Amino acid sequence: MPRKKTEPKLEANRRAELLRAAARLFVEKGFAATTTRDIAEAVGMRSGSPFYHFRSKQELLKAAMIEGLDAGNAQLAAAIEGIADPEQRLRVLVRTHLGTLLEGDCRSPLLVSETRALDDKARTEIAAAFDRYQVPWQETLEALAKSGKLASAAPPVRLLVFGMLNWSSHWYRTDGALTVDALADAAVSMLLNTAPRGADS
Amino acid sequence: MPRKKTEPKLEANRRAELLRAAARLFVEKGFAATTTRDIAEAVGMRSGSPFYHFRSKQELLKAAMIEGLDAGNAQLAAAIEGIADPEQRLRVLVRTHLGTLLEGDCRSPLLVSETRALDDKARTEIAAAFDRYQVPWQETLEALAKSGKLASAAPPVRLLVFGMLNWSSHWYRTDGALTVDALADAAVSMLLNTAPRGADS
DNA sequence: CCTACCGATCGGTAGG
DNA sequence: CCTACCGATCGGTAGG
Repeated sequence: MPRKKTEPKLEANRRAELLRAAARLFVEKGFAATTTRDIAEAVGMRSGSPFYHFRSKQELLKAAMIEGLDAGNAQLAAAIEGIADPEQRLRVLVRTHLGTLLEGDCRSPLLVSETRALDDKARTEIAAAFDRYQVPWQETLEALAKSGKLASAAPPVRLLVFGMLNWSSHWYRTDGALTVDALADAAVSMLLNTAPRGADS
Repeated sequence: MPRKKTEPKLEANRRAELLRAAARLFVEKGFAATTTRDIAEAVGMRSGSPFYHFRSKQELLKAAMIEGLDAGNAQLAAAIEGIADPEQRLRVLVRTHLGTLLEGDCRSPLLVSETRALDDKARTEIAAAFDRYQVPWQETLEALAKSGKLASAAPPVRLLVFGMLNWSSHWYRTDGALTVDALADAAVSMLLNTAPRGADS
């Protein structure tokens, strides 16, 4: 019995390829400046073909964001698994998050600003994915506040922390002198207001 | 002697109006998603008329960014004039900057991400305007580090601070419970790792 | 600064 | 998933 012409597994792969290409291009050029033709070309398709997998360009953004955030969330969970000390947990969260932002190829958390192109329903679903992503952060910040290493873990603190980290995508250069490790260290030091680790070696 | 039909002063006003409208729309909808027709309509012009004042849409973004940043810079200078204590200076810088971002109608610092639509020459000029804007910040951070209130004033610290503040434009709601004053306070407290001011009243 | 317009591009679709 | 295509929109310009 010969193989069927279209294997279901391949179709799922094509979908995932489209999502990765879309996420990367949306981050690089922005949602509005990225054409569906750009995305098609990035995965070797013709201009109309992405619409076989996704109903619209918006749908592509929505799926890229939600699936990217949940994947990042799984990475966070795996990274802090078994780490009890809150300061160490924070270090790992920060380093993992910066890795996703600066070294990954999906970088979904950076697409928040592009959700303005979506309707309310999509934005609500994306907000829920963001909420899930923030859970381990809030827990860690509260533990640090309880142990006195952080002055406050009130709601704006978490958001300020994300800002501090996410904004680095606007200025960080992979080819510069500052490594991602050193940046993670600088961020944690700023938060806890302690000397950066490199300072005493 | 009757008035001339076109007064030179009015023409400069129209240019300024276009810049303000462009900056606001670019922040709200993004550069690519904002049409020159949107901008024209916002100031009561017809679709082709903005091109009487600016050569291209890119030119409009460039001018909005540079003039906006320099105006913001002048505001910062005026606000910290005569304040000697570095902690107080930081408080004023943060509050003034957040005012520009969240309460102003130009909000130019938020347009960094849109400069990807410009050519290298324009980006270089905008980078210079950003450098000017950052001078008072770096001086203040260094003074704080010298007095021991801040663990480090190394270059990434300033950038992390800007990230912390600028990112708030993605989540801050003018109609929420958190005032800009309280947000400024939370940010300064996080930086110095001291209890927020509201905590002891 | 307006009128009238152009060429190019874009998201999306029909039909296979 | 491709071919062929459409309607709409957009940045920009000529001429006044």
